[in-house]
Amino acid sequence: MRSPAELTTAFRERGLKLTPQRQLLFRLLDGNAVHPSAEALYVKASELMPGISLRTIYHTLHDLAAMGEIQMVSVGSGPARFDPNIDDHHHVVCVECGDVHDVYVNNIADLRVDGLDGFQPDSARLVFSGTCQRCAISNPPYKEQST
Amino acid sequence: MRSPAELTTAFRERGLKLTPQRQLLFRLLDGNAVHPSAEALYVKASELMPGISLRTIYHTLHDLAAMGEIQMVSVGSGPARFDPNIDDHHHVVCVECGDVHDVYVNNIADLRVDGLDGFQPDSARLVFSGTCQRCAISNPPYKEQST
DNA sequence: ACGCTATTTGCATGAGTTGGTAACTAGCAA
DNA sequence: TTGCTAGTTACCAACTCATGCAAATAGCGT
Repeated sequence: MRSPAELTTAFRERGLKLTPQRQLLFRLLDGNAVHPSAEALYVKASELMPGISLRTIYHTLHDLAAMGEIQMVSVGSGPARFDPNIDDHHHVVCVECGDVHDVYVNNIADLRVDGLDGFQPDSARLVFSGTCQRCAISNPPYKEQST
Repeated sequence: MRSPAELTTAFRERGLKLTPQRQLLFRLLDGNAVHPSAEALYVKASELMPGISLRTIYHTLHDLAAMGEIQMVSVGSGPARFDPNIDDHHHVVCVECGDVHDVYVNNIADLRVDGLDGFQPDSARLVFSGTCQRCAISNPPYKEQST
């Protein structure tokens, strides 16, 4: 995603207005690496701008996605997550806490894919599941839990 | 997934009963490579057993998944798909018609993954998007559509 | 055949998201 | 500053996909 300042210009060029609500969303998403859901952004936004509506959050996220500024990420279950990182990257999801991190895989093209049967793939989504460092520490796999 | 006959035994061993509804589901899933949704299975099942409830479909699919006989597949949008193929494999989705095919990728372990940041991945789901052969023929990419 | 218990089913509910309308607000160009 | 127009909000409805609940039903071991 471009910077809030650049988005200001980009929105105006598209004939879209620069409302405080949108500017707030720009700021909340700028450099945000936690892959928030619409609801999570709504909670954050409400703290800073009481009265902002969830409808507006969805609307602005949709606009940003349509402009290619953010990416909608489905991680299998739960609400959609939004990612301002639009680099060619993939995701790893913590099975304990549900956190999503960006990962970079540079040799996907080297994969040997069998069974395509005439299928022409043109993109790939790769989602790793595992345990994040924090959860690995608080839930050591080979140690009994202290209840 | 094991054969319907073997599932009969497996269910009984678990103290689960062998109802006609479940047997029907076994048959509908046996060798099924189209990755049906619960709803799609419900439609098929209703033709053969009018009155069967969608609730039962969900319940049985859940049981089969819990026993490791089938796999639930999320393809990003739309309902979950169910796959009786429990080999280590991945999927390719047609962006035109939504069909899902199984593909086999044998060198996933060779992927170079950056940015893990302490994350310990233990599995990977890979979903390719592209165009299936049928849709490629009916919608040729470099040819104008006849409206 | 009996009876315990799993199962089925309809109905209701839930999460997540989108849609419609209407009234009020506010950006921004002239 | 004015005015056109887009945006926000509230309220509500709808929608998809999935699950919880309770009463009725039916396996299946005995």
